[in-house]
Amino acid sequence: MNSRPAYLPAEERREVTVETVIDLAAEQNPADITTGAIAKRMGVTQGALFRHFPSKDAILQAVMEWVAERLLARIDRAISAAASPLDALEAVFMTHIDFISEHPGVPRMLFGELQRAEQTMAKRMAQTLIQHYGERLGRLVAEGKERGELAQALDDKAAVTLFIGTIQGLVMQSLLAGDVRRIRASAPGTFSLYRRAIEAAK
Amino acid sequence: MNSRPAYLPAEERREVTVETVIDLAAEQNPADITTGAIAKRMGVTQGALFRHFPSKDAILQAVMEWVAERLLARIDRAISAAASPLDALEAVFMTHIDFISEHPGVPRMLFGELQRAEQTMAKRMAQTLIQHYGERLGRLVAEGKERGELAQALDDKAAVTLFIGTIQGLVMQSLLAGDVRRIRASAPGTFSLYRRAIEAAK
DNA sequence: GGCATTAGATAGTAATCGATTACTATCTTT
DNA sequence: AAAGATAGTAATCGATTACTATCTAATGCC
Repeated sequence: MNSRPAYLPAEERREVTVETVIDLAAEQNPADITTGAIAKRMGVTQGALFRHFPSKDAILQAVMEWVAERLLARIDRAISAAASPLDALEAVFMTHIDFISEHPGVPRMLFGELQRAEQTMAKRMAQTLIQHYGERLGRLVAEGKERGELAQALDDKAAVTLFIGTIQGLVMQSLLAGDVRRIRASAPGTFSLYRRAIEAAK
Repeated sequence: MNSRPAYLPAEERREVTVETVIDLAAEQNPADITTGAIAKRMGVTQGALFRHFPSKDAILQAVMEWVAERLLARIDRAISAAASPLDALEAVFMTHIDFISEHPGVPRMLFGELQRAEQTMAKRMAQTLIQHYGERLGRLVAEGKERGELAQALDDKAAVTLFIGTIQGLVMQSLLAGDVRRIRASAPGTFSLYRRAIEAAK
């Protein structure tokens, strides 16, 4: 009769914690995810979390690290598998949408961190992630113009901003509908609009 | 020698409260704007707020009402002054950007309310605002297609989603740069990209 | 099989939040 | 000028928060 959960090695417990936070962020406002709520979902007491993390911000920091690693890795894979810059942009777009579909809490946490007033470590990591993401997009746009795939007059920065905004729009739509899975269905149509905006005239 | 502020009539005090919240939202995370912070900025004690509002949510509700009234009114004015649907879309876009420039806290509060888990009145009003906004955009897109200004194959919903996303992208960019005023400068370039996406082939 | 290590439980703390209360200052009306 | 109505203060409440000190028991190692 032991209701206590089996012990987990520290590294594994950290991993589970991060995934739990991302799960919770899909259901409630990331801003008011408490350490108590995280622990409860894990079947563990609240104080136990502080055996593995020195502070709440350290948890959020680990979440951002988790997101940055996985998202950028998948995006880089998509880019290198693509035949052309424009093809790569579409692959990145769909990869990102897939990632959001699997982890609906991620964009909410990212935006939530960016909203913060104080310069926490987690916020800094969120900024860095988006910066790296933007750099990759910028390179693809530049290459696309060199190859004549994209319009020569295209404003690189505007193209990157619009790319991110296009995804943001889909996220907001899913936030309004309360249905996250559906963005996968509307993603291709939305991207083809974006493509039309940046493509070279035929 | 009276350091106490002069009394304000109730209606005026409510108005000042709303504007104070919007001001604060431009500087800090809307999620952790406390009633104490609002009162402090107003030069009034925290308890005084509850003479005019029954709860904190009632304050946020008043803020959403304020936003909805002003934003939609300005947008309707922009639409009726436009010569064509495509012209109207551009006018709405720039009007919205102007509004955000004047009140940088607004998009943050809107997104913050949408993030909420509970169905507060303030959240419901935010949803209604965006819904009405989307309907106006949808009508413009439909008219634009009828008049041959926009591409016939255009997906109406995708066009609306991309419109909102385009603005969201600019907002996120300003959130990263920490410079809200600059979005006014980059707005025209970004909109011309959007226009390229929806315009009929020439 | 005994023992050090450590994950987790238990039971707190101090700070902060929204909200309420009793009281007071100001304004308005007649 | 008195009196009622309204606006605001100051203090405080209960709830919740992140975080911590101390105790218990499971785990791995020899």
